[in-house]
Amino acid sequence: MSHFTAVIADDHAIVRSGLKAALENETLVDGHIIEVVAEAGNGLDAIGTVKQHRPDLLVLDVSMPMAGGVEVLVETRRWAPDTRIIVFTGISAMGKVSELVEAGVDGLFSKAEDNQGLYQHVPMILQGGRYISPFFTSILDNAPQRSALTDRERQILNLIVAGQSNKEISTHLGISAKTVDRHRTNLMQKLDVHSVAQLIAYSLREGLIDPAAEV
Amino acid sequence: MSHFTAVIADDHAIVRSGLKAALENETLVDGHIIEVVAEAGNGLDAIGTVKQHRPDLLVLDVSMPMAGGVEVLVETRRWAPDTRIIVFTGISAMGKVSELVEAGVDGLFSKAEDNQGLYQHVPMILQGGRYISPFFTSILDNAPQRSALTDRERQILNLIVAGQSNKEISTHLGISAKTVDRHRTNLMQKLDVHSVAQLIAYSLREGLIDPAAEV
DNA sequence: TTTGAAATGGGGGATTCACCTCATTCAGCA
DNA sequence: TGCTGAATGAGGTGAATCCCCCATTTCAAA
Repeated sequence: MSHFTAVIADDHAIVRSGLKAALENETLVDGHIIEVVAEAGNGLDAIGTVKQHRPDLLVLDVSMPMAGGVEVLVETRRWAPDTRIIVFTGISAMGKVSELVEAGVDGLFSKAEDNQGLYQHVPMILQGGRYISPFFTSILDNAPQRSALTDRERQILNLIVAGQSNKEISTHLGISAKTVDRHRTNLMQKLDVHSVAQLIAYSLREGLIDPAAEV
Repeated sequence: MSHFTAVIADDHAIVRSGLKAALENETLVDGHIIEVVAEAGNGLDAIGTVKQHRPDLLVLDVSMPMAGGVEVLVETRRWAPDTRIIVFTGISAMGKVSELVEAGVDGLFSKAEDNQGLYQHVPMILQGGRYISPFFTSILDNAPQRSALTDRERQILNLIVAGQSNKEISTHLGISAKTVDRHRTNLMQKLDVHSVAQLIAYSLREGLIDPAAEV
């Protein structure tokens, strides 16, 4: 029987309280005790809180104000390499799944899933294991090529979603409008869409781009 | 001291458990007791569950699969007129706020808010009161004209976001492509955007349209 | 009854998009 | 050392957008 500390980061207070209750529930197998020592409502707070508390466990949401889940994950790995990191996300960030796995997330759960998953797998994760919910494994298998966007393509996708025309993007990046056009064509081929509308809708729905990104 | 029944509808299990815990917490003022008799993970389930249980209180999320919060609200009003309805929503559905108020929601809370609001205002709502979080009142005051879209405009906005061209929309609705073009122009004027990209991004971000709507 | 908003549709024109082909540069890699 | 992928950019074409102009009909509110 051991005692673990945890930090929860989510921009919704009601989700934080739900996660806290689920984690601190005494019915965890093996008699583990988890204490939530701090909560954070945005990405920057989350990073600061992790640096301060260096918890055993960090529970993260992907989409948060100020800094996204991936950034918090990377920063946490730098400042608290022993902290186990699990991510809780909704369908709004499917495009981030492969990114999270590559960044070395220790656990990946869906918000739609039953809390049962937490009770079963968190102790194993705390002991060094890694768990990806079946909810996401199909995404990792089925669509590896879709998220294979280059940095430049992702950057231009952000500007397209921001509502900028090819000409505006070209002056913004200091390249020819024809090049932007080429990137746009490549993007639509890669993502298998046939109009700006579908491109934008798909990007926002799948969480492929960061709505608050600095471009 | 009275005993109330409640139904919770949200597509995220972790949110449901958080709400359930908050509602059933015994620290409610006036010694009220609330019992959560059922939960629903999508809009259709929510409607069925309400018809079956006719609870005193219905806690709703705006964005759910199968049927949105507004539809559930209207259906509930029809089948269980005495049920008090409170809506819990994130920033993703700001455009629905005025719609919810017009539909006669009894309580409106933000998911980002502290649970304190629940404890303070739910008993009052159960006794016939109505409460809109300050979080949303500014939206109602500042942007009344933006959401003043007509039914036809909203319908066409849905099809635009779905990626259909003017010609596709025209054949779909059995009207001229020129008329669709006119509606599109009106939409962009009303929403103060200058491209499809901005139109779509704005609509999705503000929750102005229903991503799962039947068109 | 008149006024106005909403929906319908046509003509026209400037601009932009979407998608071809073709070509160059440059970095990483077997 | 050649090869591949990424980024760059030109020329051209047909389609679609965006925004003016104009009009009619319907329907509800003043």
